[in-house]
Amino acid sequence: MNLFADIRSLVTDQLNALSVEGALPEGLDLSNVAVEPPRDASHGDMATNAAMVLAKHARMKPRDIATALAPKLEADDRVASVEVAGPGFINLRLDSVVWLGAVAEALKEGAAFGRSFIGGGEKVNVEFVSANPTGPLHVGHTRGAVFGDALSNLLAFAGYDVTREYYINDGGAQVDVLARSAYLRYREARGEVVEIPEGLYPGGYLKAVGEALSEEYGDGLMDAPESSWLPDVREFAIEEMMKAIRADLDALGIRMDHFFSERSLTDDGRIGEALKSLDEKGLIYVGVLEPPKGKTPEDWEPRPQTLFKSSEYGDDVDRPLKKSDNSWTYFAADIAYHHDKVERGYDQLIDVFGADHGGYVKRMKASVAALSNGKTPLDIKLCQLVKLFQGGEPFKMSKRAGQFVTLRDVVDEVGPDVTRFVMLTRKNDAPLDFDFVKVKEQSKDNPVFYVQYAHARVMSVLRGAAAAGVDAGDATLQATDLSPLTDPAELAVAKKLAEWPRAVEQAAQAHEPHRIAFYLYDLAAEFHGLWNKGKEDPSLRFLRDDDEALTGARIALIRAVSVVIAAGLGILGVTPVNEMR
RNA sequence: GCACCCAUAGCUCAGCUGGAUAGAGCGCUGCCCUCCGAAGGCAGAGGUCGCACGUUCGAAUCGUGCUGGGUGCGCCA
Repeated sequence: MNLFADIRSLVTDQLNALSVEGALPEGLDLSNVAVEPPRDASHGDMATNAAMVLAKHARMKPRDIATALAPKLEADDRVASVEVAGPGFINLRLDSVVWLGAVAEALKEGAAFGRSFIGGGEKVNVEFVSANPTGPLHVGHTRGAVFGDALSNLLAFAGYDVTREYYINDGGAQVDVLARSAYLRYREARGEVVEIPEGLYPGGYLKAVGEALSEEYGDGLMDAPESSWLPDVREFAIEEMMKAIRADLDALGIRMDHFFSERSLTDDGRIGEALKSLDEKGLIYVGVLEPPKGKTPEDWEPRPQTLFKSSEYGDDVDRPLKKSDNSWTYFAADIAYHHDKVERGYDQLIDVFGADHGGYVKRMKASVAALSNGKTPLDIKLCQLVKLFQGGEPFKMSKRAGQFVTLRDVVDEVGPDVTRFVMLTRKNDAPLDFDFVKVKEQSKDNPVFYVQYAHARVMSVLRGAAAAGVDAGDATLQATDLSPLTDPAELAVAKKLAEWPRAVEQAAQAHEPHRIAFYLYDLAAEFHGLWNKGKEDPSLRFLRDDDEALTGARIALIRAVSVVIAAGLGILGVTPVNEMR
């Protein structure tokens, strides 16, 4: 249960009661009424803006509304005190029993604490990674992969029915290039000395494909003309690449629910189907596009093309669906793909793109709006670049030589947990610096370490309790009387724990998993603060041989901290550690 | 030329969809600790939220126009 939502219900109920009594007009719009933790803790535990939001429509002064509402809120058991402040804020202080209730709930529900039903079982499709099957995943893909997976976890935790999907770009010229490159490696594997010409993929990862082809076909392809081997080699190479990509994702703990093949669209004529539905809406025509201003391609010539009227749905210009050779553009296939997603009955679509696809957002949204008659919302999350550093120095890589830092390089170097956490410590639309040295540092300025350390410390205390003969089993902790927890630092931790369900809901609604990482950092900070107090003042230590009741309550509190950290890390896809090494 | 993203402390970044005196870490200054409850603690200084108008009870947050940086701009995917 989200405590903030509960108190908001209290506020809106009492506002309605005031309407019934005639103290407020009827039919007020309460949708903007918010209950939030105030920025300044001296303003209390929660604050509501109700009086100010309603003042205009009610034709009353904010402070008058606030003064009328305050006593009604104060009458509630959960509310310890109420004050009207500033322009009309109502500041609430809650009884500590309420906060300790959150601790008890966390202990009782364990990993399920904070689970929400705001998703209402809505079907959401999250498409991410979708890298071309022409090579292994590199760093750039890693961020999108981690982001998409964490977002999926988050939405699932918030009550959505999530499908993780990967769109395989196995159509178009690039996969022919892949096939030719693999074929050369095949010849190499048969003993020929080959040189990879310009325009083909030079990457050494194709050697394994060449060898596999050699094993599969023997000499069988050596004298065959390209037209006869190309389809088979293409198929073979794509399959090998996808195996490698799946393994890369697996190294990060990512499992897709569905891989969707672009080629399945062309093969089944489904592009035509999708475009037909747009044509029926009068959104397809043949026309001539203006050349792009400023940077006109040298070989530009005006040409009539089949176009989609994306400008009717907010795009800047209409977009071509067919190339000059009359084959479909990538965009046409992408329309068909999104048509398919809409037809599959999702309530909501999310695409995770790299920043270099920013120019694609408007036309994609336009096409989904047109295909679904505006019924299926599409959110596109752009992940900005990852800049690599090594101890503060930019990490250079040579693209010409076909060498780039792969996802696997990163995971092998720092491990999947660190990779995932660090990638999520920045919001998706901000660039991210990733320093191979700093992310492994065991110090306070490394958030990965800081959060993990909090979890490990709790576990260490639990081990210490067990060694001292104190029963710290979950069943015991659930039954523990928490009322001995009275120190402000302890209550601060309890309040932070009570914010968890709200943090989940807000992060889910905003599609921003990084908020979970920042929440965990804050929670860890509260916990470390409490720990440090025990260092200076031994009476605040968790384990007290002179006070069994207090010890039990404190163990319960910090156990709840570890429960929430583990749950939060679970959303981020990071394994909580029990001890630091 | 146009579109999208970004701009917050010296540095790296949060800022909860419009709330109160804008926060954290690093760095800096000053104390304390160096006891494995180790991989530090407490306090302090530090801000024209890029600039200018506008919207309203109220703007870092919304709108418009600039400035500066990134990305992209038919027949690549």
